[in-house]
Amino acid sequence: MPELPEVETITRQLDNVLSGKRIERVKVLREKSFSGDENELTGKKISKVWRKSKMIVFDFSNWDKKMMVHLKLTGQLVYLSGIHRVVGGHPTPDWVNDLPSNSTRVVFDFDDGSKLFFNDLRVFGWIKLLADSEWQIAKSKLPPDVVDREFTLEYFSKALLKSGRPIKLVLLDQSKFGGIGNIYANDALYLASIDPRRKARGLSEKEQKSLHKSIKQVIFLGIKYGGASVDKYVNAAGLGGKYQEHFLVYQRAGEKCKKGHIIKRIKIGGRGTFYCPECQK
DNA sequence: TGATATGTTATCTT
DNA sequence: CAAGATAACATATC
Repeated sequence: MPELPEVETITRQLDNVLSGKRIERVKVLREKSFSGDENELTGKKISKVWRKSKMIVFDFSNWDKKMMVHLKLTGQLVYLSGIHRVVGGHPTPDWVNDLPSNSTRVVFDFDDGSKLFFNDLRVFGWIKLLADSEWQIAKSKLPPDVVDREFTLEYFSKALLKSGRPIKLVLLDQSKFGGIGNIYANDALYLASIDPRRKARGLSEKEQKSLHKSIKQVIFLGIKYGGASVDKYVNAAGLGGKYQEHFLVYQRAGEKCKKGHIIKRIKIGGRGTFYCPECQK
């Protein structure tokens, strides 16, 4: 379940290996995973790979379109050049197995023989081609990411005041600010000692400040940590190991929190939510 | 077999 | 119109 830190990490790695590379051809194995005409990409040279929210954006030399990738729940990107691999996104055995696999949806061939695989087990993710003008319009409507400079405490507080929904749902609302997924929403609330069911509007100024800081903290830690799982020669033993090591509460129901209390699992808005009833009030 | 899980958005309700 | 609630997508796993 790639979130902003994983997307940021794979984006950096891909920018390193793909910038300047020319696409020889694109094979779409699953119609739903690609919108636009993939043949337009033939011969185009990638100039930059970057991230906005949880989207990965590809810029090209002398071409006004952008290619956008969203990994959603189970998307992953695997770049293969000989035995060298750059992997990112949802961790599955495809990180180390031969490709294409049966979850491979799109394959990019580059002129130097290297390849990029877009795998996506559940097909929620997508790749699309957008004209630069369309992208500019779409981008102007997007809220700031939680790692952007515009995501200030003032901006955050204002957004919270508008909603009477549980704070956790507001954190996950991508139309308010981009980039917080379930893992980091749960962990940020734990760090800030706030019960996920609290009404967003009901947080004190002190709590708003603490939560704002906690969000940045967990995302930053995630980015730092996500860097460890890619761009190296991977083997089966290395797969998945570090992915869950430092979750504070996420997916740890029944286990002890940092202070020794039992972490509980509940549902908020139909989604799994983890918190410590002792530490979070 | 059927419930569950999952991020995001489209689409209803209120 | 806005905020909130809910369905929808696909599929593996329990």
